[in-house]
Amino acid sequence: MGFLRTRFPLSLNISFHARFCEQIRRNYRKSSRYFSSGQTEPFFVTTPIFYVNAEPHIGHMYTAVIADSSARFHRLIGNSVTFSTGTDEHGLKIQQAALHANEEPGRFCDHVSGLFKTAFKNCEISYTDYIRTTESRHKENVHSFWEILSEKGYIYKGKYEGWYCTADEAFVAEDQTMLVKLPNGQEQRVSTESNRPVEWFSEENYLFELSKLREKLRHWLKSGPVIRPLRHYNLVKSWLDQELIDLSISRPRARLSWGIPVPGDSSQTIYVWLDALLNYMTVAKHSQSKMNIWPPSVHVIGKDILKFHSIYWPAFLLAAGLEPPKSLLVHGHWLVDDQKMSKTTGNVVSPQSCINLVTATGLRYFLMHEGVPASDGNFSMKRMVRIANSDLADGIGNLVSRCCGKSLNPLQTRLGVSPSSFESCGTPGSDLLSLLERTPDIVHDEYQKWNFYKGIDQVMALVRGANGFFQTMEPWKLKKEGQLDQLNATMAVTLETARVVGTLLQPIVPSYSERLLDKLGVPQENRSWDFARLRWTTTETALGSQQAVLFPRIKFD
RNA sequence: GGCGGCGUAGCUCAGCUGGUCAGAGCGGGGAUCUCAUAAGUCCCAGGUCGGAGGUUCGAGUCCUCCCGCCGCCA
Repeated sequence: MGFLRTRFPLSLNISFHARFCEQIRRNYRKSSRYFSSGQTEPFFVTTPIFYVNAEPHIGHMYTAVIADSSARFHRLIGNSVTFSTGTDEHGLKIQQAALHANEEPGRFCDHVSGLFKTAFKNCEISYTDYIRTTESRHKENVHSFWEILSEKGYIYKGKYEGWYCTADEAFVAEDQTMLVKLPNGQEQRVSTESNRPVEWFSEENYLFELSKLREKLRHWLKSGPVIRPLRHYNLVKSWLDQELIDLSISRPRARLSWGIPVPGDSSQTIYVWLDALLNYMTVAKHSQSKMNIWPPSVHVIGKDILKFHSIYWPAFLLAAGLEPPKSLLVHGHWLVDDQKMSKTTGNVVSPQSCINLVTATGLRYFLMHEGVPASDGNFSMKRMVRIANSDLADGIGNLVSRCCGKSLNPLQTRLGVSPSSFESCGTPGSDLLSLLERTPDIVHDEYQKWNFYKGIDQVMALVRGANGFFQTMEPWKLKKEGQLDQLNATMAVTLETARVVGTLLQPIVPSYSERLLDKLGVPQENRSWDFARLRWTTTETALGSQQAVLFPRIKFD
């Protein structure tokens, strides 16, 4: 039976395709730390879309918080941000999970996708586009893209034989399988990688000529720091040292009906990873932004899906004549009390259980404080509480409380600062000034390099400096002794430091920073990165009337 | 088996482009203060920088071998 090529009418997407082919110069180095020139750039950051076969866990949230912190940071520096996340809703496992729940797949997906949305909301994830692969805009895009690949000759029909893992939804090379003995003495062949059973399959599929794209992929890899951290770059580089095997990109509908049909051949369903990866393009096509946001600036992904994002996805795009993503940020996984998180072990951490204990603020802070992109993290409820208490309640919260209490600040105002404010405080003042002047640039650079944990370290060093300064100046004594000029200078300097701290921490802990800046009476228009540094002013600002406790200490045993 | 990454104080990390043979935070111990979210501040203890060689005036930092952990390929 031959492969019947069915021509579809020209799509409205053709004109979009033409725009896509426009080259955009790559710029991996920002020309300026501060966008005083007013130049706005598009910044398109994505998470992967999450499979709805299970509820969200801490790992999903980590990805989302990294992307969110990055998106917020880029908004603060004046960029036009597109931030997409969402859910991947096609595939055999979804089909099976829905059946098991005695639900129609669509309803099942509505439910679980809703759980993800709620989790993102509760964790203050400020995406601009939430996409679901069951949406018609996405299906249309997938159809359109298939047509492009087909027209360019990258798709052919062939017989695919090999070991297939239903659980992983993937074909597995024989040498990547092994025979294991079951408890009942029978032998079972399983995937070496996932230890899940494989079966021999022989069926007709559509195949994608991945083998033709190795050189183009290598070129993309060399074009810049497209994969961070470096160890993952090296891994992909080694993958591209070998021949690439053509990729099966469809499944017979007889066994996979929950998905997007192949255009012109309803007996086949499009392979879920082609479907899923195109979500990024669907978002771009339907972007409200007035700028051309393609290609994506960065895909934030977990290391487990590196191959899909570093080989298949760019290959699809290159085959279609489109530009691949500018970069991938690959982060590690979270262990839980030194053990791998898994349903089998029963130690899956739900974000909601964390939020219930430490709030979204505490959870985000912990993830960004402890998350080192190049390595796996180790989650512990105890440690999360400790860190949140130490920095958010004690370090910063208490500092603000010291300054905003009526005892030392009866008029409830924040005075302006000038060079003489620091000078009149002697060495402690000049030490703090030095730290205050250095910190914003360091934090900017670390945030830019995705080292949020280092940026946070620097902010906390500033906080400790401010507490030390306050302790040295002893304003409660200055008040008693009637040294009002020095008292006012001390309060103004400390409150200005707190203002800078609040501004710098917006990407990490947005609502906490908002409360802090509200308390300090900072107008909304004064919260961009331009204000994330010391500013001389004579303006006296009224403090907010809100309660001064920014983050109540959490009791935990 | 081959290749790559990692191993620094109890924990998390910085330093890693050779130059006070080592720092920070948390935790621990002690002191002090009471403006303050029982917070703050000061002091102290904790280190064979995985091990052994080598290069060098000098190595946590460079080279070799070995040990352990993780990953990829076979």
